[in-house]
Amino acid sequence: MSMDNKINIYELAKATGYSVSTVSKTINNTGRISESTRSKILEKASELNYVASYHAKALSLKKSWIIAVIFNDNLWSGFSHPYFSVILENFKRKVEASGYEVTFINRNMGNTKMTYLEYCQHRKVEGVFMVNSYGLSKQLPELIASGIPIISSEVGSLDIPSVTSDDVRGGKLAAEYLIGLGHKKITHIAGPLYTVSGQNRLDGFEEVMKQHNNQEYDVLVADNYGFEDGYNKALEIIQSGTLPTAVFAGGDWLALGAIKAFSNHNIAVPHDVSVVGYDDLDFVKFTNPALTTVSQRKEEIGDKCATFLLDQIAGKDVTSHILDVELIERETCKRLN
Amino acid sequence: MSMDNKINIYELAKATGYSVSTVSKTINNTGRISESTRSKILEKASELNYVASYHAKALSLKKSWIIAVIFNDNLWSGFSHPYFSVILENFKRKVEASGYEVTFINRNMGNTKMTYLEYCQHRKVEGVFMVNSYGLSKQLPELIASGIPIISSEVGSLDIPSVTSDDVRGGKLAAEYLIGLGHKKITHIAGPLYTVSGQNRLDGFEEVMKQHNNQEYDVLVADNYGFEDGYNKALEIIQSGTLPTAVFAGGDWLALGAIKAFSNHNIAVPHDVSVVGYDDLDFVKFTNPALTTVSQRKEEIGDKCATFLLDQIAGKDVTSHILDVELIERETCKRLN
DNA sequence: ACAATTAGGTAAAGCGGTTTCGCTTATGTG
DNA sequence: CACATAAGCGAAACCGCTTTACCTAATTGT
Repeated sequence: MSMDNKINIYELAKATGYSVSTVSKTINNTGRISESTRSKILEKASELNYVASYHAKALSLKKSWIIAVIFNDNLWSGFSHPYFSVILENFKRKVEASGYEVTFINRNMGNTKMTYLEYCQHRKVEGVFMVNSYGLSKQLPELIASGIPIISSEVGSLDIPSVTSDDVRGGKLAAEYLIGLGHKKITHIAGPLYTVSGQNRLDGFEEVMKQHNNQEYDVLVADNYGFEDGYNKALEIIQSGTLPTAVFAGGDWLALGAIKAFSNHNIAVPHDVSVVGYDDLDFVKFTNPALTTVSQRKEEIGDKCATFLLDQIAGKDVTSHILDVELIERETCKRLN
Repeated sequence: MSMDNKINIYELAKATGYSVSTVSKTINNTGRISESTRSKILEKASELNYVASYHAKALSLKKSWIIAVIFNDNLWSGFSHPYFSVILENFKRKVEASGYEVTFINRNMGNTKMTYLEYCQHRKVEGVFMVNSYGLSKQLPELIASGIPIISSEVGSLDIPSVTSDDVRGGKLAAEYLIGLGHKKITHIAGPLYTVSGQNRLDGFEEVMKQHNNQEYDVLVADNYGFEDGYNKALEIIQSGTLPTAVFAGGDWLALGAIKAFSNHNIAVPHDVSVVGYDDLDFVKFTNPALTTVSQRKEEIGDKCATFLLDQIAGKDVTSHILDVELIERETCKRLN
């Protein structure tokens, strides 16, 4: 019952009267074993609670069944990040169903400082999933060059397959929606432009704006995607003297922060100003007013990342995929015309 | 540069001219090695990009540096659960700083069905963290009996050390707060009573209610902690005909659901009915009105769980700890007297 | 009836480390 | 100067599993 009476394959072999190789073969269903010896061995194995050593197995097979995820350590809040955690969760489910295990790249394992690549070599990681990488460690190029199967759920400057949302389209969607409601003066609180998504959403937004003539618009670039960043940018808007009729925020937290700032200055949403967010975080349907926002297919992103990483491990070539987005109409926008 | 030119300790030994044992000793800073050979070996090691094999090391040392977490698979939303993910994140940070790695117990590893205990034996897990266990797998008693170091962030019927919140106190706090505001008719939407936390919050609530004479109160037990569950229970309240002046929900999602139901029936919070939640999920400060709720020290729970698990691994005895809670006053409650 | 397969099983090497123990030298002591 | 001690290093066993290559006995084909 306790963990110390651990039986290994030698003792199991002895107990059954067969050789170690025979035992190994029957346990793993490989090689030719007669049904009678097979059942004898299996029975003894379960009787003695035999469970194989992962480490010995991995050493011998040179296979780890491990997929490492790079989940940006310092930025944001790790697991509790409402966007990435959903992606990660779906990714995990999928790879676990295929017998893999996910671990987080830990550059301090066994109290030894390691680079990403070193960690992967150390652990014989079979593939890596870059969930969110902005912060872009200097160690990434080296890791990528190593040729290890890799996938990302974010677009970036690095040349690796990814599955991402169509952020340009998302920017357009928001812009068109607002214009459709009759808004003539719209300001975009963009996410930081060193993130490709921030830049793309901005691009989409501006493209639509420029297509319409007498359309006034403005762009403010936030320092980051946080609540405070949105709050601060809205403050700037308020202090500038003239309010837009609508603001499109490049992220839901930005939107929420902006709404709070408005509310603190007695500017009502959507009565005085409309706002649309981006991401459709799980809880924004519960805010009051419920947030109108651009929704990404988070679950599908996680799922497809898993599929394509598994494909790579199986030796297949994979390419990047871009998923469509959708505008979810809720309560933070008002029709003007 | 690529992963295949992996050097092992034998080749490193040959390259340096020293024996394998000497190399091993200098790499691990063990045994007596002269400064000159030491530096020669280290230099060669980094020149050849030597990185030790985790699997060989683990096999030889019988040490895995792995801590497994049981994160209830089926219930809720995994990583994206706004309460448990915070605990887990803080736990992870702490154990990683100590050189450990966290993995999620995966009963399908390498496509072999395993029990919790078998997984732990397979991987030679050094400790396990039960984040949320309600769903109470039949496999848990066996795991606990194995004597492996274990800690839980939830109270339960199982006899293992835990660090949890003082839920009874939380229930009292909410009750006293509402009474202090002059509420005479309060209904409690309790979390499911098969969870110890649900039961405890209810107990605290009732104790206070009974201490006050002309205090009317009611209890509804929700099926689960979800938004819909709160919504449904509020519906029951509404349909019962007589509204309480306040409701205390045993979880923030319950509270949010209830508020939505009220709102849908033109019952304004806090104007017509006050509500207080439980958990202080990260985002409830952003809902409108911002939710008054009982706050648990999530970060500290995760952190302490890590500390106490590490302690157990180091052979120390540990006991359970109960952390204090706090009522966070925001905008969903109204004074009546 | 005899060669040719096939079924069933085993010995041993290999995976990549760690560690005990013993063997030389170098150093310290009286 | 003889001798005890310590410093520095290496041989080999061990951790627990897989797999190749080979062997024997039974089965098959003709």
